[in-house]
Order: sequence, then structure tokens, then C-alpha cells
Amino acid sequence: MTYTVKEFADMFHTTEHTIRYYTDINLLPCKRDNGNHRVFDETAVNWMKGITCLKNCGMPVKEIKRYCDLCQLEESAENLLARYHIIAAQQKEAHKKVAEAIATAEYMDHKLKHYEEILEGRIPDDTNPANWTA
Amino acid sequence: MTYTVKEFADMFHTTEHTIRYYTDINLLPCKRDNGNHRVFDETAVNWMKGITCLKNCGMPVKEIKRYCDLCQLEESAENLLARYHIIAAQQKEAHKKVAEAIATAEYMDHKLKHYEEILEGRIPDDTNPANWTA
DNA sequence: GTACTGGCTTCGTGTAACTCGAAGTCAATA
DNA sequence: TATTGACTTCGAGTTACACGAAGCCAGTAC
Repeated sequence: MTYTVKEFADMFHTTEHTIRYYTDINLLPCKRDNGNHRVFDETAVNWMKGITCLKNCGMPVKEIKRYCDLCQLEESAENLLARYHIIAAQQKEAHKKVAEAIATAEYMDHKLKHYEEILEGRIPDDTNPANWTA
Repeated sequence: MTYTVKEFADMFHTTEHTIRYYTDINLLPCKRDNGNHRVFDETAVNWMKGITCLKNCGMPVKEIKRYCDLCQLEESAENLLARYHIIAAQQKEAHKKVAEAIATAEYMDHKLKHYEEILEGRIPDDTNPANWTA
């Protein structure tokens, strides 16, 4: 199974521009067909899954690239440890993001309820955020 | 209680640069002391809490500003509804982010465990992401 | 008094990660 | 043959800061 730029972009809820950008900086591997069009296979899908997760951890693209480059170098103890430390750090970040996301969602739930109460006329409109409940 | 730029930035785990930027674009209210230094009070803290949450929802700064501007306009039914729709949309986004964050954290947990097994010598090092378990 | 330090100020440029649009190629259909 | 549509490259634009230079000003050190 192979995919075009558009199919691949849709699969990861991103844009063709971004996918081209990733292939241009050699972050994402892609072959070309006889018409010079980018072709993505399952290997590219797996790379992209990893890249997406690292990006969600808040890792800059340059560092993701550094990690991917390490993955493609010859294996060695130092290399393995370096990759392990990167992943361990990002795993921590991932959990921080979960906590942050939950806190944000709770705030938004609260705020939405507040608006619904105003709309139901149960409390007056209060635009002053100094009175927003944290 | 009032805060300096640095204290305020620390409180929200951001930088002085960012706080100055926000005040410069009139997103965040601040007074000045007699030395022309920015001074932040509890009102600013509450604004910043809201701004931070909306940012975490993925809302661009320009739209956050538009929302904040609405909050400071004279009250009206349309204004209220406009604000309600913005918050409702962002609340949805917030919950999407939670799901995404959890999925990312699970992937990272899995990946970290994989590395630990390699380090324990139970499975061989496998740098090829085509073999990464999704 | 003056020198120095620390923390702020403005202003202008730099950076990351896209984002967009123009202009061209190429295969397939009308 | 022409046009359509999906791709291509390339260069400029955008967002949201990040950084550094240069200046101001209050407080202490001598």
C-alpha cells in the first residue's frame, strides 16, 4: 500500500505543505514515482507516527530530526543510550501535557457552564475577567 | 498584591519577553509604576489565566485578543452569544487535546518500555521505525 | 559626587515551523 | 489540441515569540 502527498497528509490531519516540508528537510522518507511525485509507504507511516508523537510532546523539529538521524546510524551502546534518554525525557513531557490538557479542559467546562447559566438568565452577564473563577 | 514582569512571567511558566509582547499588543492589561515599569495585579492574573487556557486550546493570539476585546465591550445579547460560541468551540478543542495528549502519552510509555527491554538485553536493539509498534 | 550594578525600558532584527501563492510539469480526459 | 487536475519547485509571508543592543533609573560602594 502506498499513498500520495494528499492521502498521507489527510491520514495525519495535517497539510500537504507540511508533509512536503518534512520530506524536504529529510525528516520523513519518501520515494518518487516516474512522474517525480512523492510516494509514501508503510515505513513512512510508521516514521510519521513517531514524529507526530514527539511533536505532541513539544519537541522542536530539529531535535526530532536529530533523534531520527540517531535511529538510522549504526547501532552502538552510546547511540542506544542517547535515544533512550531522549525518549525518557519526552515521555515525562507527554504526561505533563496530559495534566495540563485536563486542567485546561476543566477550566473550559467551568467557563462554558458559567455562560450557560448567564444565557438561562440565572446570573447576570459578567464580562470582567477579574471576576472569572479560576 | 502586585507583581513585576519577572514575577508574573514565573507565575505562568513563561518568559518576560512573552509577557511584554502580550502587554504591547494590549492583550494583557498592565499599569506602570513611577519608574515606567510594568506592574501586574490580581485582575491581570485572572486575565492571564483565561488567556493561557485559550492558548492551550490552540486558539491563535489574534482570536484570543478578539475574545478579550468582546469581554470589554458594552454588554449586549449578540456580544454575549458571540462569546458563548467562542467558548463552546474552544471547550470542544480542549477535550480533543486531552484525548490526543493521552494517546501520545500511551505511545511514549510503550516506546520507553521498549527501550528498557532493549537495555535489559531481553530484545535486540531495533532502530528501524518501520518496526515500531504503533 | 561618581562609579557601578541590577533590573527594567524600547526598538529592531532573527527564528521556527509552517503557510501561501506563483509558475511550471505531466498524464489523462473532452 | 486543449483543458483539467494533481502534482512539482521556489521564494516570500506569517505567527508568536526570542534575542540583543542601547538607554534609563534607583540603590549601594567608595
